Amino acid sequence: MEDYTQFARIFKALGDSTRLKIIEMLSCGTLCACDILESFQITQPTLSYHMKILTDCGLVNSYKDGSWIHYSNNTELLEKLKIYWGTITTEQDDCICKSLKERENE
Amino acid sequence: MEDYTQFARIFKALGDSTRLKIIEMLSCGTLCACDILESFQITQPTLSYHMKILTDCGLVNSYKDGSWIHYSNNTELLEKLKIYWGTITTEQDDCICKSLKERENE
DNA sequence: TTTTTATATAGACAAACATCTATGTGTTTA
DNA sequence: TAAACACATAGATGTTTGTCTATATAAAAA
Repeated sequence: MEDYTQFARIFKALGDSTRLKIIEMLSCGTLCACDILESFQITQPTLSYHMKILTDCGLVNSYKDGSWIHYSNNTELLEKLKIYWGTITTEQDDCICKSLKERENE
Repeated sequence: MEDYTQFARIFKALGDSTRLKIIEMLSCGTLCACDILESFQITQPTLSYHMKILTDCGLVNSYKDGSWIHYSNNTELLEKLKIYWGTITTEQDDCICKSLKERENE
């Protein structure tokens, strides 16, 4: 499973307090960029930059409605991430470092 | 709840494929730095740098045993993160953007 | 005690990041 | 059609990041 890069990219996207707050806000439902912008002390291009990062990694979906863009969390990916998180936070039998452990017993 | 910064810091720590892989490896149990190092194509100081980031944000615990340092995941924090993840991936009644939604209905 | 082993720290450096201002694009409203 | 609005893009800039080499520290082994 070579998903390191993909998941690392997602975590990196979440590793900025502005973007994390946006994900929290979107957990309540769809919002347009202008609504999100009001909650922050950043300029419109900066928000645009953050939204691009969030949509590019798949965390956030968007659809255009006239000149508005509506953003919402990609619940499917969030669920996938929850499952992944479960696998890396629980001891696994077929874990990556099994070989290391076996070597210890030699 | 002003945990944005703390959680963002944790996600940032996970937002690097090397560190994410380390967390995966540690999900199998305790490992020392030298064992971890063997799985990567990085130098020892670079690993030391990554381990510092992981321990500083609380994701990883360490204890010294002679000249070895043993690392393990901080399961308590991982669990806390799982709970936090649940709250931001589920629609909440008392969510941050409630005021925004109310304004929509005016 | 000298050498080796395990890890940390300092300093350098290129690449990536977060932010801004200025401007472009497309849509809606007057 | 002209003006206003919503958002994106370009370019600049200071900061942070991930990596390295060289060196320090501290413990273990010879």
